[in-house]
Amino acid sequence: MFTFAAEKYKIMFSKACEYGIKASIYITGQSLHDRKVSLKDVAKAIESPEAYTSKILQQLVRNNIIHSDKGPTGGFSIEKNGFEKITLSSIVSAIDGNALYIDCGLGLKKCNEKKPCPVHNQFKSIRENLKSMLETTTLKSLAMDLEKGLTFLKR
Amino acid sequence: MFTFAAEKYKIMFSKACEYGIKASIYITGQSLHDRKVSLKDVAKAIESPEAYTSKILQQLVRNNIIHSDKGPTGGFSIEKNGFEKITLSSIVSAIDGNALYIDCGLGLKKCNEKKPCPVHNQFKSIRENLKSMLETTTLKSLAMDLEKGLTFLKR
DNA sequence: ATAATAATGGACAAATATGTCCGATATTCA
DNA sequence: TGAATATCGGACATATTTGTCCATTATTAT
Ligand code: FES
Ligand code: FES
Repeated sequence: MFTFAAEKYKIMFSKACEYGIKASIYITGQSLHDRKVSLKDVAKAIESPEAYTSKILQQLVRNNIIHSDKGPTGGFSIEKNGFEKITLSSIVSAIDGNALYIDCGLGLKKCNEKKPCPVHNQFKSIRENLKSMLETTTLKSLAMDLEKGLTFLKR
Repeated sequence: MFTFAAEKYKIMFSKACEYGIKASIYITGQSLHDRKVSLKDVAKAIESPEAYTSKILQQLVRNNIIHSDKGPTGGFSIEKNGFEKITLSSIVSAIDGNALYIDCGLGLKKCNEKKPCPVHNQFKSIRENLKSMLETTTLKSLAMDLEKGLTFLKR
């Protein structure tokens, strides 16, 4: 029989983006203690495939979200003054792009007030909630909850 | 260079689900006037690939969301008394499954209050909004807006 | 200088989602 | 009964996303 995405379609974020978010939170937590972390550390902390994670971290580096140093003593880190500025939104845009902000929920060319798709109004409010949530949630706050043991990166 | 989903990752719904929603709205509109529609009609109305759309309609038939008749004078339709009962939620579950309702936003095994992922609390509220929107939006209301020319299935 | 270490970048491979083709099945009507 | 019509279902094809491999580059310490 023909099988659908059914029972497994990934909403919201791509897998790459999920890894990106988790990695960023982990790196932030370590950077709070001035510790650089290696790719291996990250992959272990978030239970992600190492090589794939490498690609994602590179992408975050290119977007100036995280910092990297080569060689022994090298690794990934986040500038102390970036913590409070970096939001989930930055990470999502860097990895999944901003389809979330501009695309139509039903796949029409772009979301368009003038010629709205059938679910436009319903979507608009959800999307705005999501957008503002992403824009106001900082890496620092997420990393601190994690350190307090309130949240978990793996399970 | 390695390229990411970036700039095109599809949030919320799979393409199949988008087609399913649009098709259902179109069929509802026609059923309001007691008109059955053929696969060809549907594909034209929502600008979707015909054969793929066929699979999606079959899936909706299997889930008792739409009705189909074979042979000449056949086609797809929706029972009149189903209009107000069928919500976006039924369609989404039929095609994309209910990952939306139970999965973790960061890909942990399942969303879990006891061991929440770092974005659990932020997600929970968004997800509840989305869920209730999907559960309260009926095909009938969407089809009626469409008929009034307030919304569009293609653009 | 050289060896060891860690990120980088390109090419490749596997998995999943999307899309196509075509014969089989059921129904209508002449 | 038989031809025409429309959905159904299986196999196949393509595209995208996810994941892997390995050689290169930069940095550190010996
Ligand atoms: S037009 Fe579809 S979401 Fe705005
Ligand atoms: S545990 Fe991740 S969303 Fe609930």
